[in-house]
Amino acid sequence: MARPVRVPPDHILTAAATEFAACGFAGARVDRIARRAGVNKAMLYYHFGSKKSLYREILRRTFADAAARLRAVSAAGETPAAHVDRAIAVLAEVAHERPYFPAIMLREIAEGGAHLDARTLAALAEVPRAFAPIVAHGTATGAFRPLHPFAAYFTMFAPVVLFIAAEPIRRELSAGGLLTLSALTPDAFVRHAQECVRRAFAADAPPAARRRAPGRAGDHAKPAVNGTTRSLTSQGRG
Amino acid sequence: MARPVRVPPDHILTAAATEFAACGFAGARVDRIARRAGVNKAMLYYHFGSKKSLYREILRRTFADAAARLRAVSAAGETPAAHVDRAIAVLAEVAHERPYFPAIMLREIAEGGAHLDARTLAALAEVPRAFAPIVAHGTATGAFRPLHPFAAYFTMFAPVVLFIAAEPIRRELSAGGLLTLSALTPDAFVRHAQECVRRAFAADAPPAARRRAPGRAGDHAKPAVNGTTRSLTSQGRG
DNA sequence: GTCTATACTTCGATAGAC
DNA sequence: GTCTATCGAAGTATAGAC
Repeated sequence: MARPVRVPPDHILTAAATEFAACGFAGARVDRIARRAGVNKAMLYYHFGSKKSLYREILRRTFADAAARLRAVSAAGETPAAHVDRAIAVLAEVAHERPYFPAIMLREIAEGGAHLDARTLAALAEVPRAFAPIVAHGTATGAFRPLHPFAAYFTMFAPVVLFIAAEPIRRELSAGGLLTLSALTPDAFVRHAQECVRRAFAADAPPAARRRAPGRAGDHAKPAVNGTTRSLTSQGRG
Repeated sequence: MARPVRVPPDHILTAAATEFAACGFAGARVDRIARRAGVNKAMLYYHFGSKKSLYREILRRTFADAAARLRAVSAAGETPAAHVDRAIAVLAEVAHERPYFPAIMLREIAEGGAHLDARTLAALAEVPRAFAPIVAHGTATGAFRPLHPFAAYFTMFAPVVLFIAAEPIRRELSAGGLLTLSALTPDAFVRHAQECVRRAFAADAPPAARRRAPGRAGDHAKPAVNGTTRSLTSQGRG
């Protein structure tokens, strides 16, 4: 616990994260980070050694935090659909608490992991891995249709993260009169995304149709009439 | 047509786009762009004036192309669901023909449009604007549930673009044994995304239930039994 | 541990010959 | 229009006093 090793001040990390998110790794300026954090530039090198290792430290912490929260979601023992709802909400929460998260994630994806070492890559991989159990549980119980876990991850992850990251440019666009976003708040979008993903993942037939299992506290009020089960989901195929 | 103004060689633009996509605006090196294009650095400044205006030129062309293709989709006169399918496919096509497109789009979103002038911002805005008619048509005819056009845009746009942009980092992750992507090709993902969005946008009740319109060549074989229409979509709301 | 001053490097941009 | 050579700015990193 009380390890005598120096603990680098967190406000340096958040200052750096903000700069990296706004400008990217190459565009970020060490001077600006130092000034934003209220410390001297030499201090920064004293603590972190280099711009690159500072960057990696931030990514590792950010990814680890997001993964931990997603793991907590899948351990909550609710319905798969509720887990997915929570997972989307959690990503939005993380983005709210750490506004640099979406931009950094997007940039690192675009970058192809160019600045990442093995440890940081491993931390990144934990995020989709944390989501996989939710999908596995959903398909195993028949609540979800068959889904590739990683494909499902991208489907729920991409819209929220991209939408939140796009807030600055949305502002710019509506300020210039180029786009009118009538009351589409981040919160409203999260609800939209949850609704979409819930519908996108839902199995064609209610679980009761797959096994003869008794209605285990699910909320499909009626034992679906045979022949109508595909009528909602198969439309528009042609 | 035959305007006497100099037409900058396209291969310079693609070389630059590749560099910008891989490294971002700040990370891109003019020397590398010149070498990749097989021209001299001074040539590059002769044609484009500065790194920044070269960048903007690329973005404008890329956005304009994507928007034009989306407009062509909505003009095709098929069902709204088919239009959405095509829109997703079109984004994947653009990404295939211009591999730099997804990364640049992501970066510019993360950047908040920092390097963009009014003209380039306008070109960017055309992309969601081109998608809006598809949604409007879908909700107007009752094929789609009520959707905010911009929210809908992000829902279909984000997964494909982000997935394709993430290909390099996926490679890195599976090479390091950190993630196993069993046969999830870009093509398979596009089909997954199409299926998801189709389900996500579909109206709760078939169009026939809203008006007493005759079954217009839709493929909902039976006139849904009352009381079961919401059983698939409302599950997991607790 | 903290700061100032500075060494070293890289890169965008241009001058000027052909 | 095209090239070589180079300038000057900006930025990462460090030396060394306190």
